[in-house]
This record gives sequence, C-alpha cells and structure tokens, in this order.
Amino acid sequence: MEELTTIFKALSDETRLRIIKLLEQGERCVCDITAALDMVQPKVSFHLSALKEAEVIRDRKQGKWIHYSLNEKDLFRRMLILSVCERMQDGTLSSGDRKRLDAFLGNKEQSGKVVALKPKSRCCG
Amino acid sequence: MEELTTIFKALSDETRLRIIKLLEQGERCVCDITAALDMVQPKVSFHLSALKEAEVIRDRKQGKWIHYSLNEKDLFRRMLILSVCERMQDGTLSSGDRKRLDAFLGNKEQSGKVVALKPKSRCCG
DNA sequence: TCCATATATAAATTATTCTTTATATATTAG
DNA sequence: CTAATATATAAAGAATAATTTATATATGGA
Repeated sequence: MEELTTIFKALSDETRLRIIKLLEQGERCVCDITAALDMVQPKVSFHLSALKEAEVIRDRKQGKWIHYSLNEKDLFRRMLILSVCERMQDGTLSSGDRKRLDAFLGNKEQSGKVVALKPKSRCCG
Repeated sequence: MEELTTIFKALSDETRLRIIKLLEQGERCVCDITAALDMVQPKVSFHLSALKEAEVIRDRKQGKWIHYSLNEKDLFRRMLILSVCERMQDGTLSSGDRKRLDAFLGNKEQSGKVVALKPKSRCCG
C-alpha cells in the first residue's frame, strides 16, 4: 500500500513527468536535465530523488556524473512510464525541454569543454 | 499533463486507495464508506471529491443519498483501478474496512432503520 | 410545516511538499 | 595538493493538501 502511494505520489508532479519524458530517449546526467528543464540544480535533485525513491528511475555513477534512467524493472512501472510518455507527446512543455537539451548538448560539443576531453572525464560518452 | 497529475495525485493517498478498494464490490453511499473507513464524514467527502475530480469515481444521486462507484470510462483509469485493487488484496487495512462495512450493513438491516423502510427511502436497494 | 437524515461546503488549523539559498562531498584536472 | 566541476543535502520559507469543527443544503417522513 505504501509502495503504491509512493509511486503515484512520484508521478503526481509536473516537473517529474517532464523528467520521465526526457529520459524516454535514454539516460541523462543531472546537469543535462537541469539545462533541459531550465531549473536550479537542487530543485532537479529533489525531484529526481522522489522518482528514485519510488523506483521509477535508477541511477548509475560514472566519475563525477550520475546518470539517471527509467527503471523498467517491473511491468507495473513500465506500464505507468509508457502511459505517461504517450500522453505527453505533443506537449509544449516537453518539446521546449527537448529543445533546450539539444542546445545544451550542442554547446558542450562546440565549446569542447566536456565532450572533447579524454574518455574518462566525459559526461556523455 | 494536468489531467495526468490530477489522476496520479488522486491515487497518491492511502484513504483514497481504500475507498477504491471498497468500491470494487459495487457502488456505496457516503455513510457506508464513512462507516467502513471509521472516519468523520467531511473527511470522507473531501477524499471522494478528489477522486471524482480526477474522474476515477462518479456519483449518482438517489433521494437523500449519493452513491459513488468506480468510473470505468476509459482504459487508462480502468487499468489503474485494477492495479490498485490487485495490489491491495490481503491488506490488513482493507480487510478491516470490509468487516466494518459488513457490520454496518448488518446493523442497518437488523434495526430496520433504513433497509426496512419503503423502497423509496432505502439507501441500498 | 417541522424535524431528522445524508451530504456538501467553509473556515481554521495542522501537516506535507516544494522551492530557494547556502553548503558539503566526491571526483578529476592541473 | 589545490582548484574546479557535478551532485547531494540541509535549513528556512512558501505553497498545498489534509484534518477538524461548525454550518449549510436538500430530501423525505411525521
């Protein structure tokens, strides 16, 4: 019962649904998500932790970065994630998120600040 | 997006999940639900209105009573309701609710206060 | 008409959750 | 070792949601 309410509570917030929609395309580190949503980082961490607590997402540490991805471990969560993504297809919000993410990733590459470093220190590689 | 968060928010509360589980067996009036959950009536009305707002339940007025039932209008809500009921099968809480409901309905019948009245004034019939 | 019952709504309080700002921790580069 | 970066956590404040108590509305029966 508590697990159920925890899952539903995790899904009952707009920011968190936007994060799920972002992660539909694959894992992302916190700074990518922060840029995509255009929010301050502690706020993003707060919402990530709610989703992780509910085991809707999971994380993977790699060097300085923590990569978050959708947790497809059970059918129920998969179904919920699919439903959410399906229902957010043409939303203004999530398309804006995608745009900002792409711009952010583009800048990274261009400036060579992160992506052009040695493999070990790359965020997305 | 707002509809989604409204639905998930409605499901993110223990009391409301208990109500859903109760309604699995069929429609119930507010006083039945109040007795089953052993709560004060305005509290129950508050939670019913959250579920109704999310269109997870609907109501039907009949005389003095308002009967609430699960709203099976779309596949998504059906799926959520089924998942909730399935995951609450052997819970202590919901079995206690069932017991109190049965006791309450039994008393009604015995005392003849409600159930034995003329058809028009019966709550459950 | 008057009373009792079923339910909703409002107002006040309490509890939870979200947001912000500041700071701590860990990792890597230099 | 020091500085910089990525992320988490803590503390304070703001916003929401839940609970309680009191009252309003509607319906049916006497």
